[in-house]
Amino acid sequence: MDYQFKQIEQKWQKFWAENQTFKADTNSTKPKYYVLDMFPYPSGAGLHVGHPLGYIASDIFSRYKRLKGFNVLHPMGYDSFGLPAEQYAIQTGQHPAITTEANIATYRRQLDQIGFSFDWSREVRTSEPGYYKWTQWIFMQLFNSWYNLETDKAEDISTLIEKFNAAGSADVKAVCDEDIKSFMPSDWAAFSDEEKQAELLKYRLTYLKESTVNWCPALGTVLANDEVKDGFSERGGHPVEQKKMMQWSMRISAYAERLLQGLNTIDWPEPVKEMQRNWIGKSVGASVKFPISLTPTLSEGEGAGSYGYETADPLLWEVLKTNARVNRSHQTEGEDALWQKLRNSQTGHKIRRQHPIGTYIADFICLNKRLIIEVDGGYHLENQENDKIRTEALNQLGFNVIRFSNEEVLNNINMVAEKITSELNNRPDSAPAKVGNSASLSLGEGRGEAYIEVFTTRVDTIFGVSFIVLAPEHELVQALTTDGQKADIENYIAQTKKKSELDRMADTKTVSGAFTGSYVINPVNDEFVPIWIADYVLAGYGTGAVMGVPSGDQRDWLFAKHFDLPIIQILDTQTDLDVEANATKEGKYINSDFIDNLGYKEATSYLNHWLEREGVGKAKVNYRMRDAIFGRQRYWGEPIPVYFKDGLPYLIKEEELPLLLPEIDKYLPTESGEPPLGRAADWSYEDQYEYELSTMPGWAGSSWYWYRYMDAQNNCDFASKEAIAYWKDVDLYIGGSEHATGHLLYSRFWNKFLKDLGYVNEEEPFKKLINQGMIQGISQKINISGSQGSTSGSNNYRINGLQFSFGDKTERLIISQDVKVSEIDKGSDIAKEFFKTSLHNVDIQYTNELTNELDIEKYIKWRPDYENAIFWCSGGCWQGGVFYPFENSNGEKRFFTKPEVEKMSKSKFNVVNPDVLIENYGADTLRMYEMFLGPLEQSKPWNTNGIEGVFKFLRKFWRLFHNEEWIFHVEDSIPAKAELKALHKIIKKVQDDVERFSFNTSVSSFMIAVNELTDLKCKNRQVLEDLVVVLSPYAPHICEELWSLLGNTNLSTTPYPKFNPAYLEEAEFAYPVSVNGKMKMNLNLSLSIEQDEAISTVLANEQVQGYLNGATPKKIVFVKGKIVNIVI
RNA sequence: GCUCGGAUGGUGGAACUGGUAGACACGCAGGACUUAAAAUCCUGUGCCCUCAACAGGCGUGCGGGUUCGAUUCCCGCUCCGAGUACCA
Repeated sequence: MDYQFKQIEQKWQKFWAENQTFKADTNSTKPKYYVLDMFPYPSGAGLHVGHPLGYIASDIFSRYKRLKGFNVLHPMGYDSFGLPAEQYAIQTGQHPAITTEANIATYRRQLDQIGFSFDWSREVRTSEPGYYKWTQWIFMQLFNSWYNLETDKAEDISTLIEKFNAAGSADVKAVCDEDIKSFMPSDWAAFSDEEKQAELLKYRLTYLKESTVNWCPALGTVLANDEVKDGFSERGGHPVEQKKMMQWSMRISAYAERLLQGLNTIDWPEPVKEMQRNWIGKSVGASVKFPISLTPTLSEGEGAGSYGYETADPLLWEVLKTNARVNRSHQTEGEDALWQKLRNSQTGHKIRRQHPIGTYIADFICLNKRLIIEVDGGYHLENQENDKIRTEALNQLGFNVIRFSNEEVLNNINMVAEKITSELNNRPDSAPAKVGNSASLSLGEGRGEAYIEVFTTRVDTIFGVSFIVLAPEHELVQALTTDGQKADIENYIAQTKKKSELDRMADTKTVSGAFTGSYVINPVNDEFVPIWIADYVLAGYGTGAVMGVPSGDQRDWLFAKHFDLPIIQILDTQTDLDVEANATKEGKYINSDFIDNLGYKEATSYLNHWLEREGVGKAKVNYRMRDAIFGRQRYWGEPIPVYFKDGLPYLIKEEELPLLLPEIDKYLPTESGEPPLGRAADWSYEDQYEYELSTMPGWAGSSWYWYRYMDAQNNCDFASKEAIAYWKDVDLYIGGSEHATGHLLYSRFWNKFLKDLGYVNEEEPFKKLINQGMIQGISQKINISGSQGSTSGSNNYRINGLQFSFGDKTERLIISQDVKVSEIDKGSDIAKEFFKTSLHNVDIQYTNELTNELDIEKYIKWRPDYENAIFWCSGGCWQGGVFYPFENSNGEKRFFTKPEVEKMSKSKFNVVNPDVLIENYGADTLRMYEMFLGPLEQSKPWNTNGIEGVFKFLRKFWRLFHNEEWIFHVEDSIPAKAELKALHKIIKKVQDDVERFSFNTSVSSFMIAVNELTDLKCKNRQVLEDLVVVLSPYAPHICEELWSLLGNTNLSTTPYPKFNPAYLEEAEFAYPVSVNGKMKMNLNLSLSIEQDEAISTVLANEQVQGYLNGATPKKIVFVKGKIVNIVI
């Protein structure tokens, strides 16, 4: 019989199902191997040819491993909670469970007909109560845990309570909220239960927090960062806005470092690891506190005539600052000498030098004591007069002035210092409490001063700071804004808000910002630094404030240039600072006071210590990764097992799990805007407490599912201890790279957490990961523009002399690719509008794959709303069945689309369904063809060009076992040497290829082997039997059939044939002989001969002599078994 | 901008640690079988020169380098794809 794939495939699929051939042993002495596919979301569209690519690869690998003697776990299931089913429910009223069930049936049918060796007894569905019971259970464990930084792992909340009981909050080192309370054990004991719960919530690994979220009004839900693309929802493309909401969050940030370090221990594709590293975003630097130096909110009255705390006149700031800088670098000898006595609080008081006060610059000042110390040159009478005026002015500002002459200082420095010290000691503290409305400012510990904390990775550049920038949303902005700057700031904030609403992608090059009117003091040199706001600083990262160092950072440089702020060179290697910033770490520091002449490393470490000693900063590691929001205002997800009592969340009891998803009448938010669960009737805990109304996000169920497969039917645990101990982790995980920062990161997080609590044993869940490439589709595109009814009145315009008139009836215009703007009458606004539009896809079923011609009549039948539309393509326009060719076209009256390769997706109307191919060629052909397309990891557009070749190969293979009349026929002869050689070549090739996941190359090799054996007219049973085993992972159905025709059983666990290198050994080798590296000829030589003999044989050869043409070779290279190269 | 991939015939791709570039397949051309077509089989097929053969020249995105020898290693660029985006 000819190769009857349909019968064969049905027969064996039925056999496998009935015999549970691929059920993994729970009790096995064999080594385990766990092969996992990323389980699919069962969408209504069913599988397309892209989906099975990874499944086929993993199936080949699983079948291969079984032949190699492993106990293989290869399961499949469904990530069956999700948005599409819910959207469908909203539209049709059909319960998502019903839709999901139907979709799963389709998936199962499609998966079955490809012949996968899944152990279906372990199937999981995340939307089944038996499964999500355990998702909820894990949530409860997270709620009941906190992250102890001392042990560097998650612990039960009870250990935290013990610490509170024993020593209060003092020696707790935890990952927690920022607003935790400081308390003594006695305080803790005195707390009410509510207070305790409220405090504990700040430590729990899953917690409630008011956070700014990506709110999508159209979907009525919150989206994770990775679900938002360019301000629109990834699914559906609806606008997304920022909104503050009370949300459940997961403290994944506690695991940032472990998630980062773990990447070094796993065999994953570098790009995925890199993406996770970027996502975690570790930066090592320092946090620095810049004390705030102004009382901006001081009212007229309070501040009249004096600067309540300390400041320069803002208007004169720039002048003063420049002067101060100049003065400092041109200090008189006396000033310099005195500074050496006063600096670093040697007097017991903090003294600043060259400090702007009002409209003056004081030589030295102690702000606390309101004392100014001046050193006079004293040689001119005019100067003395000026000094007098100056003193009076400073007195008016509330400062006292003592003066010393240059001589006094130089001749008797100690006496001067003593005088100053005693003067300071005798003066009362002028309390910094005068910091006006400082209630809204957060107060620095112990110093009584407000400060702005910044994070920097270049603390070494701190002497180059010439401004501080806050995010416009920074909590201190209001308080810091002076009356004079209020309009500017408010204006700017309004502008920023508008900008984020519009297009955040927009220009990153335009410099913008506004000055608050306030200053901070740079702690390393006591200089005044103006505080600005700008939207390039993000509220969510670090402290929402940065120090601007224009000489070292291009963004800061642009900002400084734009607003005319100083650019201070800080390294001697920095050049061209008037052209651009120079971020070098080379060279020695200059203009940097106590780190002058140091190099980068020493300076950084010195500064870190200095800052810490001074109490104004310290070395710090910062992570970009934020805690993950864990809640959706949606119906079709896991209910969160929490109820509220007096506004505080409490877990339901463990034995009450699962908390079932209640029935509701409509899948929409309630009238009052609450999530759909708010509609559920009588849904409350113990009939009195409100349940949490949001459900878990899509990634909840997929963050631990690989453990459920280990023991899918277990009712007492998410998986038994024994199963977890045996299967440990996933040895091979195959899936798309689109999950790099979502699923793969969250899964690692939950895995580490479960390990901390002792439920699982491995630190990392997926040892080896492979990303299959995307199979792309070929879309057919046209341009669509003008929305329904958007054109009004009568418009006339021409296209290459063709006159068109559109009245009110014109609803839509469709323009194909390739029409140039110049071909349209430019006067028309409509024309301009058309070309603004984006490409739209037409369903590929209406186009001809080869010619790209669109069957426009059929297309319009499918989209009747386009009935009155005008279609344009490169050759002309089409409307109402008439084609108007352009004047300069070749007059061909056909409508062409523009083909484009992109992601295969239902929304792009370019999907190719595998069912058709299986119908025509069978599953074995599909399996082999998908592998034959190219390397697994590579993305490639789908085409069926080569599928015939693969099908022909299988027929040829089938034929090896049959005679001319298609009757099964093999011979029990002794295999010929050539036959064994062909066989062992493929035995080796396939095991090498499979181990390195190079499936495409082994398909080619199978073809070569079958071609060789066909040429040899091989009918040998022994050879063909082995060949069947080797091919069976790739084409299991045909192999099972032949295996049984050969009289055998249990193909799937037959040992893989043993490779014998002896069969490949050759006595001779046709050495390629090249002259100067260019291959000229082949020469047969025995493989046993060595260099000398080989060279003389080669030189004796007539043909070689011909190439030499009488010349004497300079050198002859001989590599045994490889090559002969003659150098002339 | 940054990070990571990639670029080989008409097409998909092969060449694993530097050693015969283009395996295998598609497509195309010619032939056999057939009344004809499909299917099947055979032959050829990187480009250039040549009627053809022999022989030769050029060839792995571009320009250099290392080497007896480079698709492979190094330096510098171009283009394409993916991810990320003011991350301090």
